[in-house]
Formats: sequence, structure tokens, C-alpha cells
Amino acid sequence: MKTDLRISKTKDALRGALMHLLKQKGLNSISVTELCQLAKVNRGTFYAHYGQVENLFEEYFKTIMKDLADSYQEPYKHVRNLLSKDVNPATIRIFHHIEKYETFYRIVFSKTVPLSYYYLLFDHIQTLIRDDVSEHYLDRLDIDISMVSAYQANAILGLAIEWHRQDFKQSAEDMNRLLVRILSI
Amino acid sequence: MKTDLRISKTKDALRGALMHLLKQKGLNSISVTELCQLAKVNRGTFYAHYGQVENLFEEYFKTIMKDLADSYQEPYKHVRNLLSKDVNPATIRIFHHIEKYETFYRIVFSKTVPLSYYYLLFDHIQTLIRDDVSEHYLDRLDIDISMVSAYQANAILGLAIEWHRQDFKQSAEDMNRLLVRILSI
DNA sequence: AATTTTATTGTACACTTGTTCATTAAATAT
DNA sequence: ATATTTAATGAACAAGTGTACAATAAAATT
Repeated sequence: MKTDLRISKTKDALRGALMHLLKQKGLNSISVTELCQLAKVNRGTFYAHYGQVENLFEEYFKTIMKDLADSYQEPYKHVRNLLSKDVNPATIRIFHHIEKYETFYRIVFSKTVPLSYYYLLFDHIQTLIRDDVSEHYLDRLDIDISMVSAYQANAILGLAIEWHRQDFKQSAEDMNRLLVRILSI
Repeated sequence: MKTDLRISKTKDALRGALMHLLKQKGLNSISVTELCQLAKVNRGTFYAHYGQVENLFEEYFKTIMKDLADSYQEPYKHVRNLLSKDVNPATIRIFHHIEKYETFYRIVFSKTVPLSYYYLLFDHIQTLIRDDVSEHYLDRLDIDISMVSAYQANAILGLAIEWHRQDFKQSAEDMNRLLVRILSI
């Protein structure tokens, strides 16, 4: 059973309007009313699908996260030679992913956005890292794998935050090199 | 010139009401109206001091950050013996600080809160670490100190996030030991 | 092509928000 | 103690929020 044409039409219009407005103002200052006016969708229809503007954004977020997961599957080319044995390829993929969706991540890392978006990203990276970590620490049953992966995942995100602060002036390639250097110290 | 008694009276009432409501619901679902009703303060008065509920919370936040800065100055007793040469005492202080203000940090780490609070905490820890890092990397002028400190600061916060997720079941002491173990691997 | 199902619309409602301003009351200064 | 300054109040405003429901229109099904 495929989704009703009217529904996807409405959702496309709302997503388009949101993307348009996000280039002008922050997520929290976009009202349901103006969003619906721009999308030419009835306000009641919006509430039938989403409870608040954030929910609409989150739906978009999931498609981006999907891409991150997919990019993890992709074969590695240009960075493999950089990698030391301590670097998880998954972690190093993140910077290219952020670069690709820069406009989007400018929102995700903006101050006014709820912490939940950061957590969604964190979760994703933590999961990617966890598999690698649990292999590496197979012999040490005494240490909490969740803690180790949380530590490593968030360290990477620390670099991403600083990258955002410096207005993404470095290239993703630069960030990869930086990460390798930090890990090798 | 000291602050007007009426102002501090109003602010105390508002802060008290906020703390009371935060035990029941999330920050974002507290309306200005209900806050003022509980505090017995006119809604117009609220807006004279704060633009939104978040601003009131941020005022409280700053007093907590002050405590974190102060605790950094305190002489070290019970953890010094644990420290390897690679561990910055500042970083290891953070877990005791979070434990002390657990109620508060349950809010700071909750999903619905704006990312700006996380950044305030991040900034603070990054600054504390930066001094230590710049000493350590004095010879390596090619590496961005902000990046290294962002990496390390956020790694610690990753542990704090995971700690929060596990409902703070470990003691601050446990977290310190864990950090030392991770760093020594 | 006709029928059934279901999404969208328009309208209405009570409520919250953010702002303004004259009035009142409380604190500070004389 | 009185005068002056300044904060708090109450009322009113336009606009947004969230919800409900009957009427309509557009899909899906037969």
C-alpha cells in the first residue's frame, strides 16, 4: 500500500516551505501559520501530520541520517591511505557527510535548536563506532563499551562543533587529517 | 549601587516557580503565563526582565557555571593519586560537579532543551582544557589548539551524556576511574 | 465510470504570546 | 517624614497556537 498522493503532495509543499524559510530565519522563529501560508496548505492539515514545526524538520533529519548510514557502506577510496590502525573509517566519513549537507548542519549546530537533534546525530555515530570498539576491546570485559563509544563519538562531534564555529573554513579533507594527527599523538 | 529590592524579590519568585515547575515538566512546555501565576508576578513584569522562559533559566545556569569555575580552583585531594600524567585535573573535576547539581544537569542534558545550554557547558570545559593543552603542545605550532581542546572537552561530555543516559547510576568517582582507564589505553 | 474512502479545507473556539501604557505601589534618596 | 524615582500592576491589543468538526474535494477501489 503506497501513501496517498495528497499526503506526499502536502508534505513536499511543507518541506519546501520550511527549507525556504530556514535560509532566512531560525527554526524556532518559524510559525506554523507562515509556514502554511507559504506552502499553501491549510493550518489544520499541518496539525494532522505534525504537531509542531520541529517534527517536520525531524522528518527531514531522518533522510539525512539515512544518507550517513549509507555513506558508511560505500567503499573507501581517498582516505584509506591516511588511516592509522586506530582510526575507525566510519568516524572519518562524518566530515565529508557534514560538508555535503553543510546548509543542513548549520541548522543542526545552531544554538536555538533543541538538543534532541544533536542526540540523533550522536546516537548514529556512537552506533557506528560501537561495533568497531567492541571488537577492539573484546578482551576487556570490565570496561563499559557504551562509555568508550560515547567518549569517542562525542570527541569527533567536538571537532565538528569547532569546525562549525570556525564557519567550516577547513575542508573535510583537512578535518580528516587533523583527526588522524590528534589520534596519533 | 545595589539592586532594587523589588527586582530581587520578583526574580526570586520567578526562579522558585521555575524550579518547582521543572520538576514536573520540560522547560519548553512551561508557559510564561503559568510561571507568572505560580510566582504571583504580573506577566508584564516577567517580560520586563526576561524575554522568554529560557532567559530565566540561563540566569540560573550562570550561577552553576560559576561554581564549576570555582571548583577548578579548589585544591585537589581525593583524586590526585588516580591521575596519570595525561589527565588534566580540570576535566576530572567535572563529574563531581555534575553529581553535585544532578537535578540541574538532568535538565541540561534533556532532549527538549536548546543546544545553547550544551554549548555554554562545552565552552567552559574547553577553556579549562585549552590552557593545559597549549602547554602540552607548545612545540607543535602547526596544530589548531582550539580543535584539540574541542576534541578533548567534548569527549568528556560524551561520557557525561552516557552517564545521564544510564540515569547517573555510577558515582562521580566511578566516572573518574573510567576516564583514567580510557585515557590510559 | 461510479462508488467508497480519506485527506484537505474553512470556520470557529478558547487560550497563550509579546507588547504597550496609564495607574498604582514600593523602594530609594533628600 | 517627605519627595522622588522606579518597579509592578492591570487592562487591552493583535497575532499565533492547538483543537474540533462539518463540508468539500481528491484519491483509491470496485
